[in-house]
Amino acid sequence: MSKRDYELGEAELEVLRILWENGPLTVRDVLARLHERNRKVAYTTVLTFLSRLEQKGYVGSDKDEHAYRYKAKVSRQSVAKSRVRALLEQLYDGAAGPMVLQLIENEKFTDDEITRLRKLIDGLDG
Amino acid sequence: MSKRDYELGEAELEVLRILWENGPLTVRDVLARLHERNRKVAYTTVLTFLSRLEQKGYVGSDKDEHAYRYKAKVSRQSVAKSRVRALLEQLYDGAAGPMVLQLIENEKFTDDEITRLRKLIDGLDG
DNA sequence: AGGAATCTACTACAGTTGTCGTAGATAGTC
DNA sequence: GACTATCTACGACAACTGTAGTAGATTCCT
Repeated sequence: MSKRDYELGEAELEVLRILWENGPLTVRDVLARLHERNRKVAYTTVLTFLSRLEQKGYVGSDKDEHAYRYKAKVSRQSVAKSRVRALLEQLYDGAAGPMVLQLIENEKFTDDEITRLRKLIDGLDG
Repeated sequence: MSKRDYELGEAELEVLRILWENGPLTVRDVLARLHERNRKVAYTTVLTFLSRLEQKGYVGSDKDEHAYRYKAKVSRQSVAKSRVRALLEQLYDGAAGPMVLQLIENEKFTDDEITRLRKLIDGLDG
């Protein structure tokens, strides 16, 4: 188990997402955003999430006026990338091809995305 | 929280993968496969994993000769699909486009896969 | 039959995560 | 300055997960 690198729980990730979408926020701000999304949790619960995220290095905080203001220290992209990588290993034996194929078959895309996809693919070594 | 549907832990998923790759197996068989992969766990640990997977409905078992033989009851595809879906929601706001784009930019593909991708994309509504 | 090996059923325990409550420190109000 | 609203720090607790030991049942070997 040698420090199975601290993962992000679902609730923690949700909080992190809120920080990505809205700049640095206080505990109360995050609480408000969560309530908007019908996530009814207590103030101290949010505090716990933010504290743990900070301990894990995902967010940082600065004392601003009276309350601490938290902001993400890792980008959405980097988290997304490592998550996708893990999923790739766990369910596709690391082969990206099948995963993309599956995505294209099962999900919807806008015309715009399709155009960009085409361009990207035409740029590949194939 | 009304049964936050039981997820699969990493270790459990690894066992499930072994069942997907090799047919129905006994506890001892699974243990052997795990050891081959340098996953040193005890016999009873594997038993626990299989029992929990069964409780969660992911595998089924039949008494074969002396020992139970376990086999997956859900396909790799279905698990993969729901996992991808979750990831999509959690990190890409449900937008498959960006996720595919990211995959194409960061991962490697074989020529074959690229050809198939092109075909698939040309078949899209774009 | 008697002992050894194997299997399954239970129980246990620590670490992570989701959720809070309480209490002490701060700040704002009248 | 006293009262009230906020904040943060700690501690707690249950569920889930990874990991394993023990005990009782079953099977096998000689």
